[in-house]
Amino acid sequence: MPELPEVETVRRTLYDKLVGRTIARVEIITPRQVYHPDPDTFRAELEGIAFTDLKRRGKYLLLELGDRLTLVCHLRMSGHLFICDPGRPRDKHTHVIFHLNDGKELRYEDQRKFGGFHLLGPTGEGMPPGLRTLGPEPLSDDFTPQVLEQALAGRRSPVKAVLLDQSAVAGLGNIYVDEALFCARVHPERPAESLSPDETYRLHGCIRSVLERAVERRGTTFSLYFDGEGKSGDMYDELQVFDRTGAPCPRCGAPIVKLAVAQRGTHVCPACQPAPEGARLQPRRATPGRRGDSVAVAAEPPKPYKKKGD
DNA sequence: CGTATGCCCTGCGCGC
DNA sequence: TGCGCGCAGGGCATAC
Repeated sequence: MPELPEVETVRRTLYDKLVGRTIARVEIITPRQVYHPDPDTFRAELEGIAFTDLKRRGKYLLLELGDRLTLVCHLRMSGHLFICDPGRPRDKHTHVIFHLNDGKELRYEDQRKFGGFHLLGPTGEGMPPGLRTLGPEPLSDDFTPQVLEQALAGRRSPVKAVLLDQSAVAGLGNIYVDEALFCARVHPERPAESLSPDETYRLHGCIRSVLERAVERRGTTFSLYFDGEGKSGDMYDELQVFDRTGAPCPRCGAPIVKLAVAQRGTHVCPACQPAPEGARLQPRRATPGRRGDSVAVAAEPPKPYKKKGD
């Protein structure tokens, strides 16, 4: 599940391989992964245009072309955008192929077909609504403790739900929200507005440090993620709570517990992150089937599941 | 406006 | 061994 650090890693690994290259031909295998405009216009606009820059906002990858086009790509749960040779066998989930003038291909694969493309002109028409309402970049100078305080103010929802809201803060997903809240010693079910100034300050610093470290480690390969060169990220083995149900808390040794908060699997240290008054304290019913949810033996650290064959 | 719910889609672990 | 069920999740539309 690509969040900010993974999308940033994809951006960095694609940059040198894309900027300056021209799209010779666009092959749309699954039309529904092109959300805007219609496939024929999409192809016609892009063919013959060169990549000029690669940017990122939150979890959106912004591929700039010529001097007036922006190709917006969102990977959602299982999207992959990567460079490869034309000879590479096509995966059954290959949906769009951009044939480049240097002989390489930029491919979009997506098992769950949740992600895809929006092509924007100078007016920004067709922009995904979430990009329009996106909150501050957590790693930018604009993101101050005051900005976080404002985002949490007046919101009675669990703080985890607010942090997952991309209009509050851009780029956080399930993994790094759990990690940031653990780092700040704040329970995810705490009403967002109930955080003290000190807790808000801590949470702000933790959001930044967790994301910075994850970018340094080139993201987390938990299930399906790999970067623009097909490589896995290294952050998994530094995760403190996410996917560590039953394993000892790195800070106090208490077993990590899995709960459901805002309909999301949520990992907490019950000792380090005190539950709010009146919170449902019983652990989330262990859902069968999710890889990694099995209670880990303390002596044995969880093993990352890495996609094979890249 | 803030909050809650269901949908999209598919691979996978589990129960039988 | 094989089959079917139901869960997982980010963003968005829709409803309150």
